[in-house]
Amino acid sequence: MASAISFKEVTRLPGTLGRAGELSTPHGVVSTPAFVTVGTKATVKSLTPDDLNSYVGNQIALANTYHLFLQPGHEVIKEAGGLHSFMNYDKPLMTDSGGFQVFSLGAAFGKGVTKFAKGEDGDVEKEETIEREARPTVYSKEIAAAHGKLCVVDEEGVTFTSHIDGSMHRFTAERSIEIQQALGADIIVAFDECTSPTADYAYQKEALERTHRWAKRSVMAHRRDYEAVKKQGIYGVVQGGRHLDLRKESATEMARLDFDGFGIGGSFSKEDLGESLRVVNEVLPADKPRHLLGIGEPEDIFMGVENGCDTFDCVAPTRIGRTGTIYTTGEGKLDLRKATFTRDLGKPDSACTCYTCTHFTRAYINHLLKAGEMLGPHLCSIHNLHFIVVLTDGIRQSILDQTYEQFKVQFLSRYLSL
RNA sequence: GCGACUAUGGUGUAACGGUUAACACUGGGGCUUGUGGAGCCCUCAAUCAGGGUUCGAUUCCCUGUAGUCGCC
Repeated sequence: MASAISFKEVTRLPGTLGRAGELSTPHGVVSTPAFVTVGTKATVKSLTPDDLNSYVGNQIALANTYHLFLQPGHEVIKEAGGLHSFMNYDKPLMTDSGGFQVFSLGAAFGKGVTKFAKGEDGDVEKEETIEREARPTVYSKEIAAAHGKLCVVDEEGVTFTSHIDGSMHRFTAERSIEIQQALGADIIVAFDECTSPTADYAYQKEALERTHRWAKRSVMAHRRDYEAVKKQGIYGVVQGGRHLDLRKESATEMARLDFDGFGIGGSFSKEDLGESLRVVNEVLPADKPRHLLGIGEPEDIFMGVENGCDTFDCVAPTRIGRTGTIYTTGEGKLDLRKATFTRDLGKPDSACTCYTCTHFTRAYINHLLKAGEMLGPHLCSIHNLHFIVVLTDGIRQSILDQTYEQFKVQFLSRYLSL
């Protein structure tokens, strides 16, 4: 049966796993490498679809199953004609499975645990505490009640409480797929468990094998619905934490299943991100797309591309933008709230051609941010998304032009002010 | 003009006559990677002025100054 999506490698980055390609979806072709703008709740925060088209230029966006299931509910969106119609966006969309939120909004919520492990061993005692509490399977309902939240993983799925109103819900692989079919994105994602970077090897392995069983059930659940299969492709998610053997095992298993593409999820350390991705992408088939889940600082994108990743999503551009920090070409990340910009009449990023940078000064944005005006976060989000999308487009072009190395050196030396 | 009350960081408030004058906001610095218009960490910053009582005064007394309220 013809799949709803397909991928074609166009040009290989010599001597690496990197490539420029074309990802075909029912709502159009995505030229890769590409940055997927994050629109968790069926909106890229503060931007209209017209803003995205006019000011950002992204080719594809990502929404979230967990959030939309809780609010407004996938039935509402289905009745509205699906996500594209509901949010009036006609470009390719993907939905994340909700597996990550089990980790980020469940066990780890409010504990300051992120998917990125710190490079060095920090506060060991603290980490052990977090690990114990962040291991969903040891979470009893009593403990959960004491913490005011619930997140219990079992073989079939996850029982959790809403971070919005505390109501109890249950996700299984089949349920996640059912919800994602109702949402109707071009690309949906198999239900997975994202483990804490502080979890021990035994737990990571146990969770990984469970995720593999969920992956198989996810793809089977999706393939059963012929109508959905015509409209939606499905990605399997490689996990395995920071363990290369688990990563390789996971990639091998995912490659074996009938997926249209792959997500690479879970925790990494900044130091060995590249190696982890290489190990995974050496195993994943070259004729299918690979999406690096949740990672997308400028320097990370280079690392991901060189090691075979095609698409990236990351909340950073909008999250840091919302609180006033922008990417700049020559000064790295800049917090425009700082007093030093109060009278700075220069462009936010001197080298940028985005709407924000061609219309407003640092002083004005500094004022908006400090005054709590919503235009501030809006303008910074426009710039950051434009910045990262243009960067990714540039990476693609440099692969096509065989000038990747020069492009990378030039960009990073300016961005990191080396 | 008279009387009462008040006077503590930039702002608003704490502190039986007894360690280093506390808290919130603001200001400054930092963190943020399948979302978090949030949150957390660090930090600058004050006893209106001048006398007096006391071992010791933000605290009690006097004068001045300023403000608020009330009264001819």
